[in-house]
Order: sequence, then structure tokens, then C-alpha cells
Amino acid sequence: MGIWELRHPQREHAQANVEHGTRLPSPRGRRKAGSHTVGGPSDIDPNPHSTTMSRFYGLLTQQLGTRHPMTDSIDGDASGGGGMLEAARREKLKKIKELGVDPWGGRFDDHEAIGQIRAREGEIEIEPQGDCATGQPPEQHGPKVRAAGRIVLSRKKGKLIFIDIRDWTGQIQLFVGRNQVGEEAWELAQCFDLGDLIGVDGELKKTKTGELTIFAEKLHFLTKSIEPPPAKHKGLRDPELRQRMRYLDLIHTEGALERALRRTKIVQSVRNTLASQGFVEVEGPTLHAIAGGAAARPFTTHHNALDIDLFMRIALELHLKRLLVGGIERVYELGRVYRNEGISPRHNPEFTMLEVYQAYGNYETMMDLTEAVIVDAIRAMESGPLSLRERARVMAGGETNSAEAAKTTSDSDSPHPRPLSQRERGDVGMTLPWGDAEIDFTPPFARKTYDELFVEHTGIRADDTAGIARLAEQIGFSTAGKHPDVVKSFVFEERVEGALTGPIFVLDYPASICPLTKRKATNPAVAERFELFIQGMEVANAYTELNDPDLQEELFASQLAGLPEEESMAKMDRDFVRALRHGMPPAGGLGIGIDRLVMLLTNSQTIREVILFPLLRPEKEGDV
RNA sequence: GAGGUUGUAGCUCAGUCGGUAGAGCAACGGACUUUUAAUCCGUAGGUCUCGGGUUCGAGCCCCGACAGCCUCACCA
Repeated sequence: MGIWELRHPQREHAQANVEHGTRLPSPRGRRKAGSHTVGGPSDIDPNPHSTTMSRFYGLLTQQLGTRHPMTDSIDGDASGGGGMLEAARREKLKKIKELGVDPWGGRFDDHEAIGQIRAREGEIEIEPQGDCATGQPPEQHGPKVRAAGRIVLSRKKGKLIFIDIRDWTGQIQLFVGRNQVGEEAWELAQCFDLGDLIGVDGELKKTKTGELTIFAEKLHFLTKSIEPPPAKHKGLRDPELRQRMRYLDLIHTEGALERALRRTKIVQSVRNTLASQGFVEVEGPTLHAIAGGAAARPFTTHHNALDIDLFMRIALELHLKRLLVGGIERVYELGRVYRNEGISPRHNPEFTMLEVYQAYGNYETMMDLTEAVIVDAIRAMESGPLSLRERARVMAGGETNSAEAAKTTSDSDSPHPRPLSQRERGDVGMTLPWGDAEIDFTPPFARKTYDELFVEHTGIRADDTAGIARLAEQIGFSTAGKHPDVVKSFVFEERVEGALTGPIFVLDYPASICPLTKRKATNPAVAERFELFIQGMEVANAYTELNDPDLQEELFASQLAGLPEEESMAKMDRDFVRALRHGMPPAGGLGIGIDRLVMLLTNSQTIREVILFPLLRPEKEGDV
């Protein structure tokens, strides 16, 4: 992590470094420790607001012409390129202050989103008599606009600068001419760096080449960026940097911001769908005395005042079911759960889970709900207010590769996507890209039983215990002493699940591997459970919930009996069993892994792409 | 936790057989009032992740550590 090490000393001693920069450099810049300086640090007021220092500095730079503030470093002082880049920016920061401008800006009212400004292109009036002979562009009158954004590109051309600024709805070019903005603003513009946030007032017109442009009349400085940005076109490629510095990723990686916003739209849509069906959202405790509801290792923590060990929740289930007992008949929670387990492209220690319970429903009720939740989420994601940026790009003459960009609606300032018309629904389509492939989400999703799929993918009859055991041994599974259903489940996971590109509901699991599920009345060997598979990933899991308190207690006990000592922090949740004794209505229950759903809907191959801040090992002390 | 792989300038990446460290972008100085990955001239920028070892000599070979990624295990 070279950059972390190089950067650190600068930050710590930033002020000192700037002072070093003001020394009269030795002939070739570099200087050894202990060498004398003329007008060294002690002569300089370290207060950056000081006019004394400013004048001194201005004088120096005038006299010296070329200056390399970081080159005369002293021992122990990193003099990397980054330090130079940062020093150059701090120079400009100082100059901005000298100009009487606050480099950290303030409230900036009445600016329009760049996407909206771009949509005003039609308001530009062009006088017909352009003079082609002299190359004079035809007279134009455009609307006065005000925008704010981050500088992402700039092209200096003498007494003229073209600056591209970007906000979260789009990007637009500014024309900053010395004669047009005046001397003061021109001086200010000399202090602009890539990454700075600026505001502009100007007239929306087109350049000779037809580029929609704000011809600046007034410039506003909104915030200085001290850190140099990554390569302006390639952006951040290193996945580690992208995750550690997500803010940079969002600014510079194509599609990163869009993906993040799509996630929020999906989550919003899930809530809308559930609300529209009468479900209410609750917030259960995340600190549990007993971590129940799933088989997973919990994180442990401690409450000091009560002096008790607590667990971060690993599931939402047991508290939601208590609420079912309490009479909240349609209840859900959409929130974070924590599992102290491995990290992989599909696993993050904290992840977002949706659990839904519906009184008097069963797993089939949940199947319909699952389908609705997903289909609605796709429609929401593909419409509404957050596609402004994509639209802006299309209007800028960029590639119109996404059909979605063309059909998004501009009237959508509401937080909720409006219902789409029949025609729009057809346009949106239910097929989404997934790597080189596609996923067809057009409802209804396929529904097949566990046994059907087993035969289909293994060629072995579901009741051929011996044949299944042979195959299991072949794959490398020791079948000795195992229940036939456990063996079958292993083979299913190995040979079937990965092949399920889906979306497909797998129904009716062997009862013995689903202890917390009600069995089919017609066939007690089969549990009323389904899992939804998409691209080999388990996305949803649902049951007809067990509400027999005695059976539940028995199953808890037998489950705990098999656990080794250190894992038996999972204790019997007696209060939960007591709740069941008071009568929990028969119910359908559903769990959806939101991160995985978002992955599938946004064509993200790893969970770290859809979690803004995935867990990483911390940087070493001093590396930041 | 195991195996594989990667770590070079602020960013993106080259670096041959072990022989004094390279490019593009970014930065700095200069020219340029319709550019758009602007162009042109010039300048500067390096603890080759860290620590050992082999060698006359290591970015390169060996050992160890740290971090990312991939696969597997645990799991959703």
C-alpha cells in the first residue's frame, strides 16, 4: 500500500510542508537535512490567512517563476509525487483565500440539477443568420441557468477554459472566458483543480461544435479538493481502493453511483409492495440475549451496565413471530443481520435481510408475494427519478445503449415510482443482463418440486436411497451413519442448485432437513417449504411456519443436543416457546436476502459491489 | 481457516536473462478565446508493500509478514 505510506507524513505535517515549499530552493531543488534555508519556516507566519505570508509567497513565486514546493524536503519528510500534488492544491487553496473567497463555500440556493438544465436545450433560440464566412457562430439566446457540481475535466486554451462539471444527475460543459467573466473570476478560475466543487451562473447555449454549454457569467467557489483525484478517464480500478474509498468510487467509476441509487430504489420498492398488501414494518432488537432463528455463529458483545453478554442478531424470525402472536397479522422487518462467518463474493458479515410473516397464509401465499416483490422492484429500478444521469448522457449524444434511458420519465420528482402504463410495462421488459447471459424475470417464475428437480439433474429416482448414496460417495461425501435425506440434500446442493439458473421456485423439501417447517397434511415426509434460486444463488426461503409449541421445543432441544460446546451459545429460547403456547396463528413466512437480490438485478457479480462499505481489514495505523 | 494469485509514481499500467526505474493521465512553468481524452514546448515526481536471505549486484530468485482478489470450507 505504497500510497498510504507516502501520503501519511504530508497530512500530519501539511502546514510544515507548505512552509518548506516557500523556501528558496537550492539549484536543483533537492536538499539534505540540516542545510540552511533563506527565509525558512521561522520567518513565515504559519497562519494561512495571514496577508504577510500571502504577500511573501506571491513575491517568491513571481521571482522564481518555476517552483516545486515539495522538492526541497528534509529527512523523514516524504517527498512523493502525491505530496507535490497535494502541495500544489494547498497553494491554490491559499490563493483562493487571498482573493477573499471562502474555499469551503456555503449555502448555494436555486441551482438546477444538471440533468434538468440539459433538458432545457430546446429553450435556446438561434438567429438564422450565422456568418459562415467569418466563422462567427450564429447569435444565440438561451435561458439563464445556475448549476453546481464537481469539476471532472478541464481544458485550458489561452484566456479560455472549458470545464466539465458533474452532479448526480449529469454532466455539462462550462465556457469560462477571461473577457466574459472578468478579471476577478478569471483569477479564481486559475485556482480550480479537478475535483473541486464550484457553482456557476450563466447562459445555456451551444458551442460551435454543438456542445450544450453554460457560458459562465459568474463563478462561485463551493469546496476545494485537497487530494488529487484518480486518473480522469480510467478512474479507480483497484478493487481495494474502490471499497476503502467508496466516495471516490462513486465519483469516478462508471456506473457506481447508479448502482448505489438503484439499490435504494429496490429497497424502497420492496417496502412499497409490502405496504400495498397491508404489511407493516417493525424494528426488532438487534442485540439478542439468545441468538436464534438461524444456524449461524453470532458476533458477541457486552452490555456494561447490565453486565451481560449479548449477541448481534443472526435472524429476524423469532421476534417477528412473537408479534404474530401479538396480533400484528402481516408483519415484516427489512434490516441488517450479522453472522460471524467467512467472507466471499456472496457473503459479507453484515447483510440485509427481509423477513415477512403473514397470519393465516402458507408457503404458497409467500410464493406469490416473492414474485410480486421482485417484479415490482425491477419496474421501480427501471423507472423513476434516479435515472436522470443516464438520461443526461443520452441527451449529450452519448451511446443510447440502454433502452431504459429513453423511456424514463422526467416528471418523477416523487419518491415513489409512479405506476407504469400497460405499454410502458411492455417496454421495460423483465429480462435483465447477468454477465454474458440474461435473466428472464417475466412472471410467473417456474415452480418445480425438489424431487422432480433431483431426478432431472441426477438421473436418480428420489426414493432410490442406495443410488443416491453411491453418487454421494462418488462426489466425496461420507454417507456412513447419515440420514438418507441428509445424503440426498448433499447431492442436491452439489448437483442441482448450481444448475438452477432460474428464477425457479424449488418446493417441498424433505421434512427431516427442515425441522422448523410444517409438514404437508397429505405427506408428512414432505415439508411445506420453498427456496427461490436464481443463477445458482439462493435468493429467498419460505415456509409454512411451525406453530406447535411442544414440537418446536422438542426440535430446539434435539438441535442443541448435536452442537459442540462452543457453538451452543445458541440456547433454547424459552420465551419464544412460551409465546407459541399462547397461540401463533398458522402463517406463511418468507426471507429474502436483499443484497443478493440487488446483485442479480444490477448485474453485480460480487456482494461487495452492492454493499457500499463492505467489511475490510482495517488499514494500518498511520496509513490513512 | 486452506490453496492460488497480485502488490512498481497521486491514478492506470509496462519492466525481457538478476546489471543504475519506464509510459500515459494527473501536477508544475510557457504558448493558445469555441475546446471536448484539446494540442504543442519544457520541468519535476520512486522506501519497486514491509522484513530477512542468496548474490559482486535483487523490482526480478528464496523465506517470512501485511493487504487485495479468486477458489474451497463455514453460511445466506
